[in-house]
Amino acid sequence: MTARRPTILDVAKAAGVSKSTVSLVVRGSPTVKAETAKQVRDAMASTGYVYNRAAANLRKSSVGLIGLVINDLRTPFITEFATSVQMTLSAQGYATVIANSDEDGALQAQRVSAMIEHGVSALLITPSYGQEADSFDQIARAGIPCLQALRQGDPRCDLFPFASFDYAQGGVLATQHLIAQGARTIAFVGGLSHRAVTAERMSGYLATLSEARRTPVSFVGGVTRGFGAEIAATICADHPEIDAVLCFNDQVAQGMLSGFMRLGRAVGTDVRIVGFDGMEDRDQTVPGLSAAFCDVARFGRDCAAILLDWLETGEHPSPLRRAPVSLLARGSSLGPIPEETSK
Amino acid sequence: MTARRPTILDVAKAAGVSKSTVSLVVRGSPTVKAETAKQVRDAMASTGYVYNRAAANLRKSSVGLIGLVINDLRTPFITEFATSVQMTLSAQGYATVIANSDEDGALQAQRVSAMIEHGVSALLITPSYGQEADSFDQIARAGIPCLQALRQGDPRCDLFPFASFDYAQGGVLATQHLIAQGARTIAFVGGLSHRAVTAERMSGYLATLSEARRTPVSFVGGVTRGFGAEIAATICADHPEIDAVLCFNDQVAQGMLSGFMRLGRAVGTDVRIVGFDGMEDRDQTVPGLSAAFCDVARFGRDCAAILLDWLETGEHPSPLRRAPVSLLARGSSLGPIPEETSK
DNA sequence: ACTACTATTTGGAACGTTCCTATTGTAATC
DNA sequence: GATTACAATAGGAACGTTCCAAATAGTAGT
Repeated sequence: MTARRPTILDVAKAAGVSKSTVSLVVRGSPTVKAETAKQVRDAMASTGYVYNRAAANLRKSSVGLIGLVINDLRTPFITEFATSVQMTLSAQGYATVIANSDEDGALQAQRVSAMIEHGVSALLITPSYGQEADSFDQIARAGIPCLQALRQGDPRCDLFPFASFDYAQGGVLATQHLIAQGARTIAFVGGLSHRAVTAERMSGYLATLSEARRTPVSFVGGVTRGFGAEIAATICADHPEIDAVLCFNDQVAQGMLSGFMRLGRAVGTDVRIVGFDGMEDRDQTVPGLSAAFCDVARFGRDCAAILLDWLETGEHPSPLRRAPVSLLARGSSLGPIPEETSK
Repeated sequence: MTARRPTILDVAKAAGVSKSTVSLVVRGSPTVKAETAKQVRDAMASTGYVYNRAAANLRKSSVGLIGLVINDLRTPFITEFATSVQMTLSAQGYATVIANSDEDGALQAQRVSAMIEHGVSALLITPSYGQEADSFDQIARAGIPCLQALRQGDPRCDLFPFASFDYAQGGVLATQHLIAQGARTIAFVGGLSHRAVTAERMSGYLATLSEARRTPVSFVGGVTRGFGAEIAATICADHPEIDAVLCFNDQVAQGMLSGFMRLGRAVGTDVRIVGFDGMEDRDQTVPGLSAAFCDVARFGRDCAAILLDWLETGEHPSPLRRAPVSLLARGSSLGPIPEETSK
């Protein structure tokens, strides 16, 4: 327990070579003779040697470690993104270290510090809301590449480029779709009023309605299934004229779907619903949930690629990137509930 | 870009003090005079100093860093667990670093290596299936505390204690509940046959049925909503006698709920469903989903506490811990569908 | 046998901290 | 005014690696 961990020197002594040779073996250098390498490896095994990366990092400049700081570990959208990023980086030989800021600006700053101090080569961050300036100042000071994804915590795009989805376009597509399906009064439900994501998703909706000379109705204030169910009840009670809803996300949409069904309104015929994100198992609700689809797995790969390119070429990427959003039309917005037997 | 990062020596020179003093300031020592400390801090700011933890770790033994290696970042159950662990550790002043093995034994070994080499003080791991022996040998070699959670990858409980839920008890509770609700033929649906978790969850079901002299029926082979929906169809077509199902997890249960509804069987009356985990928004399906409830947030806190205790006292924790599973009864298993006017 | 290579191995000198043991400055005590 | 005690600061030696220049061993050509 208290016994000092063996070092490269102990291994060298056991193998009867110099520390330099052991170091070369550790790093898999081709210059060391196969026979010698084997002896060294045996000595490592018998001494119980553990590589000390801290010591190595003291000399080496780069570590091949990339930090991923996410705002919430419980949102499927975010974890799907994180998984995609991590797997892409892993495939390119970079290790990913993930930290969760849990929507807390102070915690985020702390985790960013820790990562920088541990010597990450680059950062990918989905900023939390709050006093996140600290985090970015720190990153700027450290001078490492950092890409903001999905949310923009710091507007200095010359330092921290921003990648997200083209949510406004998604809003347009979804609203156009609902209009094409014959909807007359279309509401926007969900989101939090002070957040950029909400504004973006809603803007496409507003623009499209305005163009079609329709009056918008919105119910903002929540992002959960519960909120969706609640607003479904409100709509049934007070706004019977609403015959279509574009939801802020899939959760709200599913809540509305359940809520409408509970209250006896037929989703797909009486009222049409389109969600946002397209993360949920769409086919497993009755009816299937339509959505403005954000291909987050692909987005994750793209973000990882942008960061790696930046890291390897040293060239600053373009300050803004918007991934396209497409429309997935399912039963919840397509006339009568389709019989699933057709496919 | 190429400019060398400033070190404490640069700061010391700028502040007109010695490196030792700067080091003390960095670590917040109370022995240094307030005035001096301020000068040093100013110097740090003006030089753009970044603390080099790798260098510090070379001297210090402990780092206050705890590694969390999880098998899947996309399972809500796991991410909820990770969040809980992380927040508990954070509250105790430990930083958590998370890595995703994505159910890949080799990747897990790699991430475990990386964490050990980075000097984590302890590890908490939800092992992936596959050749995970490497990982544990490595941990044993490093001689750091390691707790296995939710899954047991290595049976050496004298080295790696194991904490999980009492799934068998959950199976018993759920099955007893279904019997008490008047179910006659109860099926078990979901899970993968070669996994311990499936066996455990099913064992409580089997034992209870055996005691009640009923014949078990099980449909194993999947853990998703899709699988649940599929089996719901199978049951409607070929096993009309089945009037209750205990599902491997909530996803399967929700799939079955949708599936049964789609096929016109009234969930809660014609057929009763109980899920497992209790993670989903239970009240937001119609009807609400009953479940054998695993309080994963609490479990995460407990795991973190076990690990911290081990770390701080040096005393090996008990090799096995099973957290209790309780029953949450909702509409899906409770007679007529509540909140719905019987028509 | 000697030279000119090449392949392999080697011993210091970093790297940026922390720890330990001085050293200095200041105030209190004799 | 000298001594003591204490607070504050300073300087050198680690820590375990990598990097570099240099040494050695081995091989082929003359």
